[in-house]
Amino acid sequence: MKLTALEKRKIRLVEKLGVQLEKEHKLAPVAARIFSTVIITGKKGITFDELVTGLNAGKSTVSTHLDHLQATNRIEYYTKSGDRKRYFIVKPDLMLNYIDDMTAKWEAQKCIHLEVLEYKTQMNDLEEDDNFDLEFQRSLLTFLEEAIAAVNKLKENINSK
Amino acid sequence: MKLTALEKRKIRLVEKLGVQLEKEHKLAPVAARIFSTVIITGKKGITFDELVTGLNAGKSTVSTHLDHLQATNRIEYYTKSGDRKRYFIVKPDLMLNYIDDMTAKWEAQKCIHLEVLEYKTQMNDLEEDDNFDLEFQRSLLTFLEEAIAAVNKLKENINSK
DNA sequence: CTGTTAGTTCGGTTTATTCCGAACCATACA
DNA sequence: TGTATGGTTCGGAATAAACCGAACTAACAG
Repeated sequence: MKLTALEKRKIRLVEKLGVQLEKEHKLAPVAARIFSTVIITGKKGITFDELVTGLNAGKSTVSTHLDHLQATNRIEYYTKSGDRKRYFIVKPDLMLNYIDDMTAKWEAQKCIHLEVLEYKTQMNDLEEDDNFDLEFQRSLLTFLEEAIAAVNKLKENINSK
Repeated sequence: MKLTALEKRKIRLVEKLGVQLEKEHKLAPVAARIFSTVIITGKKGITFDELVTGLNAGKSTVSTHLDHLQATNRIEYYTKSGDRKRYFIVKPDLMLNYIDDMTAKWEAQKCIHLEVLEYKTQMNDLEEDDNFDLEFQRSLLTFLEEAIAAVNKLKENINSK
């Protein structure tokens, strides 16, 4: 079975992915390591206790972060009958949620920069020469629109599989 | 000229965009308000002093954040001869930098999830049944690849304008 | 009803972030 | 040489984030 080499590799991977998730999803260090471990552990799931001992973290810390990761639709758990432990796994629709969050952010950005564009055009109308450059807002808006469209198309592809 | 109504509107817009930037770019509150003000003020630029008084912030705070915003390629300044003030404006290539940062992040994600995929396949090879689900990594990887391609295409469009 | 397992809640410590004012520096110009 | 302008640097205060242990609860087992 010799697992030690592979286990070391898992630990390194958890750490590497953890750092990534910490920045990407703005998670606390331990929260990111938990999420990372859940992702890498896969469908068999990982228990509360394994996380506490595996990450050298306090039970309260793990408990809080597990709550948060569930509340934010990133992980869930299943149970085995006759076993009180919870086995944490990634949410099956994590990918889709991720994409939706991304496009939602972009939509919000679109909304605000539309307002900025409107403000700037009104300011230009009030004065003699065009003090405001509209190019930045305009190109940002077209970029956002097209990016949303492109990503939604990709989402369809994943969905249909 | 009656500017008061429009100025109030500007303040509201700065605040709204500021909140957005604070979350999106992970900036400190005042840093986000500065960036927001620079964006909304446009090509005529805004000075150190106008930022200090306009945002009711300390000089040191504004100084530090301006440094950071310049170091991270978000803003720059120009000067007028016979005027020692610096006029801060958004970097002309802000949009492109933004897109590049996005794709760089995606590339990094790709890289790590490739490793995870490799780890999982090796683990599956070692054991009798497939304990690891490869679907998540696989669909994430194809999504990332296509997203990078799609966004780079959009970038070309902006570039050629 | 006693012990064990599987967690949760609460209070507090440590650490990091954010911001500020006071003192400082550098340039221009009178 | 002094004084105004346009900032920068530094030390510290206020606040927020991250984590922990100890005490607790809930469910079940014997």
